[in-house]
Amino acid sequence: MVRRKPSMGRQKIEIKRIESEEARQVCFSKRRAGLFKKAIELSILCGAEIGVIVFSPAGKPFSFGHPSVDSIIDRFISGSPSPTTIPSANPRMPAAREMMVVRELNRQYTDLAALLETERRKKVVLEEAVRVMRAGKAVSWEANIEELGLGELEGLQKSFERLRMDMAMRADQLVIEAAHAQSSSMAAASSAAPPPSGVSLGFGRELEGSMALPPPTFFGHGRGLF
Amino acid sequence: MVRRKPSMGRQKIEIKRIESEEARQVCFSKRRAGLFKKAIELSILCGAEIGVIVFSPAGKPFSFGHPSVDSIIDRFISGSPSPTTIPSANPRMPAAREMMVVRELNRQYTDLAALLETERRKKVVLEEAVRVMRAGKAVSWEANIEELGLGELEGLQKSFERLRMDMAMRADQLVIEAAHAQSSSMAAASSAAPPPSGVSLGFGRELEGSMALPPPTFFGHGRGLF
DNA sequence: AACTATTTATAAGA
DNA sequence: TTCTTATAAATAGTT
Repeated sequence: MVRRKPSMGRQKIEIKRIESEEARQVCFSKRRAGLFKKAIELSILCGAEIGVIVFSPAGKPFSFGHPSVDSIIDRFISGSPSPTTIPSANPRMPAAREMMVVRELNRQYTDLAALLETERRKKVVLEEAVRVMRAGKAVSWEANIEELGLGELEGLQKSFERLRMDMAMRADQLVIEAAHAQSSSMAAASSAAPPPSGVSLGFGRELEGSMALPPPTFFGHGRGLF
Repeated sequence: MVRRKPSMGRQKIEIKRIESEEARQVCFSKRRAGLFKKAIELSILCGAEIGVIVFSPAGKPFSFGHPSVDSIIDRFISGSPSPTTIPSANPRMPAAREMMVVRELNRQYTDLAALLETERRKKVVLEEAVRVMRAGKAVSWEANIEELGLGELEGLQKSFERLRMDMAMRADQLVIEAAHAQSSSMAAASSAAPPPSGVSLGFGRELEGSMALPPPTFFGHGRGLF
């Protein structure tokens, strides 16, 4: 019985623009996640301050920052020689007050969205716990270990892992993309947390997609509000 | 000739601050290079605009940007100079746009808050279910899941890992295996010889030099907007 | 800085 | 988008 490879596995690729629009999008999602994860690990492992900003080919902004993107940008700008005043920036400057209001609202929104995501994750964990407990008709976990399916246990564990990552990420300013008109996706992440102490985290890959946020709308110049 | 392992190879590490100053520095250098490489690949493969700023634990700044860090920062903090404009708003009337943004944010905030409430309510039901099923109090479940702190969650997760291993070991009665089968089969001889003759693009360490910023100076003009 | 043994990240495919 | 699988890459611990 010749079991044929069910997959050709990862193939080597040349580092050049991916022509296929679809493939490019898929690759972008995966690598963006990978990049953020690496950034997070670096900041934790080495205590480095990092800021990463990515604009998808479609123009959606994604960012990650520890302690926060803003602080990183501030530090970078104030430390960089900038001969001319922001040249390519806005010719006009909207009332500072308005900007602050927008910013504040955006922050609240972001915090709420993050909270929601965490709550949802917790719910998933609870659901699985119920399922597992029923399966084992258990009263005591330890006494019924053998009756639990390996797969079930793993699933439960996986949920815990996600929850943990989620919580860990709240310690930073991880994050996401701004809203957009055509697509219905919008996501947000955490805001700075009181105890930015040593956290070990991974990366929540579905942070954005899994969030069936409120009705998609534009808030047009979504980017840059964080 | 039986070549004995000259190295224990890469070891798995926990993602937490590296205590050894030296090890931390080495790790920083390696991972910083890796992070920049990933960023470069992402920008090329997907045509994404990316900006990465890293401050070493010693405070030295490193950055990478495509097209440039400055342009990325600009784009990020100034909103969207992109073609995406609110169709229903007259771009010539900034004030109107700002107002719409505010209104939209308010609406989304409200929606989100409502959603959060709903989710919480559902969760409460699940919690109750768990509580009931747990008739004869089990291990650490008494703690309300949502009350768990990061540390506790981690401990819980470890328990699961141990639990899982126990199960795997007493496989006598259980049909195990499908779980993970990735660690054993990798003897596959590498196809031909992927000459380590360098990266396809040549992005590597040599970039390092150009990525490092010149000695920090300052100009504190903040970001002008916020 | 080099060198491996491993751990990770992913390209493909479903 | 998510999950799986096989393989390419990144990198921890050594020298």
